[in-house]
Amino acid sequence: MRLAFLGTPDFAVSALAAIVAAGHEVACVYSQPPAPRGRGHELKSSPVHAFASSHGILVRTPVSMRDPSEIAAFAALKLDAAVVVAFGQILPAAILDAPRRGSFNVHGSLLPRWRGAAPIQRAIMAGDTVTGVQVMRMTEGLDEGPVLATATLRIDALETAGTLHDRMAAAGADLIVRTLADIEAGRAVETAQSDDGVTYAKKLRPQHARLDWTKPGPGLDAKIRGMSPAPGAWFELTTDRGSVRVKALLSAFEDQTGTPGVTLDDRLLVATGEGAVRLLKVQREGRGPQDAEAFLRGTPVPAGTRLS
RNA sequence: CGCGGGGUGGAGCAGCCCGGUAGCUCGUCAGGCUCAUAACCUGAAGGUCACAGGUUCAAAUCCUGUCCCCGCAC
Repeated sequence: MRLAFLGTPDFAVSALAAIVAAGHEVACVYSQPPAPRGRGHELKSSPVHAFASSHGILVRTPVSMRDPSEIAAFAALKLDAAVVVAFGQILPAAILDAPRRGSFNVHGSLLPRWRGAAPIQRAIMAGDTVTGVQVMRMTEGLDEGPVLATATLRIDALETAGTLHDRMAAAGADLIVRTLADIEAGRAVETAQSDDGVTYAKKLRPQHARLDWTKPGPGLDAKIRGMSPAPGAWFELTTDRGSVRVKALLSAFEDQTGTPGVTLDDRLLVATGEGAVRLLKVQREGRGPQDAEAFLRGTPVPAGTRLS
């Protein structure tokens, strides 16, 4: 089919790559415009932009898809369908309905649970044990369209947003290719979303990433894993050499009690408001991520240390 | 030119301010001890201290430039 692909981050690259590999004609890729980002404020193209460029695909980066001239240009592409994966802009009906067969989205949850921006992280943070990736037809509402295909994924006890993201990107890429084939063959079935069980996955705010050890352990464990590797739930550790900010990247709940925020052994078992959390992977500011074992070798944290 | 931290044997760190002997916790190898152990003891190998210049009798340490990694902010 003749397609347009709209996407921005890493997550979307897998889907684009799979679509290209499946032999579809990608007439144009849309992505968020390069902006001064990150350290040093260097101008960086989005991952999707970079991938498309390196594969010789036309890339457009309009500031707004609502611009009448963009809508006209989009319509002029004479598309069979559009695929949207984590694009980062709300699309008007004039865009969604322009392709002959409509526009389709790859979403990282079992809808209608976790509609919105951060479904992968929110599912883990909420302690969900099952999630999935779905392809839906896009409508004007936020992730409200009928679902065409589903792949379910288990969330295990040591899952992080990072590992789930990767598994989901792979599953989503596979799913969109199969669904496009179904659409092309006219055998795709659309099922309306349920009105029950609607939740919204609000974007993560870095200012909420600090750990509060007085909260219950299971929730802290889920928060640590749901925010790993980014933005990274963190706490402060005071050592002989001063105070450092430390991100917790992987953890496990343990049924032990003590004063919240105080370590129960010398291997980063931290007491919480309810139970305890063992930190398994950690990242000190200025350094890379490391296993607790490696971290402790250079920065010993004896039992009884108070974390904040 | 947004702010800041870091690059030291295989891993993780200290030493740098106040130049002059390569340190610590592990790992590896060899040997010992033990019924036994992520136990303990002894010994060994392994380093152009990111790179390039400069200052100096002498630079991991001071000065200048370059590359790479990371935290914050965005």
